[in-house]
Amino acid sequence: MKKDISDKTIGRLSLYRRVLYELSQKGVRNVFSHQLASSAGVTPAQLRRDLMAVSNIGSPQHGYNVQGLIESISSLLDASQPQFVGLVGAGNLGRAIIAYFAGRRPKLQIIAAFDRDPDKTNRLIHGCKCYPVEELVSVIMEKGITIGIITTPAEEAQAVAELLLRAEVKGIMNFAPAALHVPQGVYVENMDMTTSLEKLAYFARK
Amino acid sequence: MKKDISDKTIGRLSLYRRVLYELSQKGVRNVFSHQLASSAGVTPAQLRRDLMAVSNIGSPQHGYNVQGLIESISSLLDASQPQFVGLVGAGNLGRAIIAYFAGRRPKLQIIAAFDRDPDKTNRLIHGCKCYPVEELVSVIMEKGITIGIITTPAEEAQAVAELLLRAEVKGIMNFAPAALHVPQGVYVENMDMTTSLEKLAYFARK
DNA sequence: GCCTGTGAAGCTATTCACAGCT
DNA sequence: AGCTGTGAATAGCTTCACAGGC
Repeated sequence: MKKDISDKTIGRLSLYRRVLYELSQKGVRNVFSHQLASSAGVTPAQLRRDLMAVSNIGSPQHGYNVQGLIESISSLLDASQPQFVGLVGAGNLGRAIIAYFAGRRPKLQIIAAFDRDPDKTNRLIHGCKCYPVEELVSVIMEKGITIGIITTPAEEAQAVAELLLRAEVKGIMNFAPAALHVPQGVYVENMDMTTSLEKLAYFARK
Repeated sequence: MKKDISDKTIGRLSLYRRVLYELSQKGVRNVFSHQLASSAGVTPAQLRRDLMAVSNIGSPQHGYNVQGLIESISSLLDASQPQFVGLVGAGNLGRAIIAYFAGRRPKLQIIAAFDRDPDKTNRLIHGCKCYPVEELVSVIMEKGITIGIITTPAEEAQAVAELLLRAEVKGIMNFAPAALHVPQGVYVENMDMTTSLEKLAYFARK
């Protein structure tokens, strides 16, 4: 694609877009970098730097056009084809995440869940079918799923990741408190609540 | 306390400790930096650099003593007194998080939940009492809670954060897709699943 | 020989500061 | 005057590479 945009910049662009949606719904048509930056919790310089990645043109008089900027960011962030997501581990957390994303973005949907426990499989979870984990590779490949979410206990995370890799998943969101070993080219986003809470505890008393 | 340790280092120390616990349970007594680093998914140089913060002494022949290192990291990360956590927003995600942390660390427990919905309040959620949000400030102050977790919808997140600040909470883990505005000295850890998933989608097709 | 601890180098990310535009 | 876009400066983080120890 374009000239490499950093991880962090992509994350913030997603954030800016969300703020822009809110502004747009309030009827705001134009916004200055300092306003948008403050809503997003970043510095104006950071915002302008990030926007260089989407090279939308702001004007010194009116700032940025809200709708135009949403479209520019979207054309970078959104795929032309929908991207499908599979979730492994339909425990409390897994089910909550399915519910969280259910019916949000049509371009980015969790369309299959997997679990080892036969009590959980072959049922619908917030509209999403849960398959036995033995069918993981075949279901993921058939449905064209490219993103996996792991919400299993830590002990199983690496084994599940390997199944996902065998099914040629390209990105993994990992909620298990375990470091995943994956080959280059597969992107892993760790959502480690245990570590985050410990960090928080440390800085909260600092 | 000591001479400032960075955010990222603290997070990795928590990770190393977890890996060390596993090694310890397998009966491993000593470990070299390259082994521990590989289990944690970092480079050996990074690991050694991070360990400078706890200034434990490794020996060239035996590497690090597993138990000793766990203790050194713990004396940095753990408070002498238990630290209590309150969670606001007892929906699917909130309840899953309560379950996730239930009965893990005695020093770091979620001891109160809050919700606006009277159907959810005054009940136990995985052993944790749920109070009406009107009682938030008083309950948090009485119980000495210093860390808040926000699992409300985005629209309510800032208002909830302000209640938590009024109750003198020092750290907030924010699951709501909204940028929180807090005064200096309060530490916020954003766990923004929407942004993370969009990042993942971007890099998965890169 | 092979490890640790660490100064120094290299790299990435953020912020500054200002030219250019209206 | 006040904004954007961006080169240059700064700060922060990671990796290199090697001295020192057994």
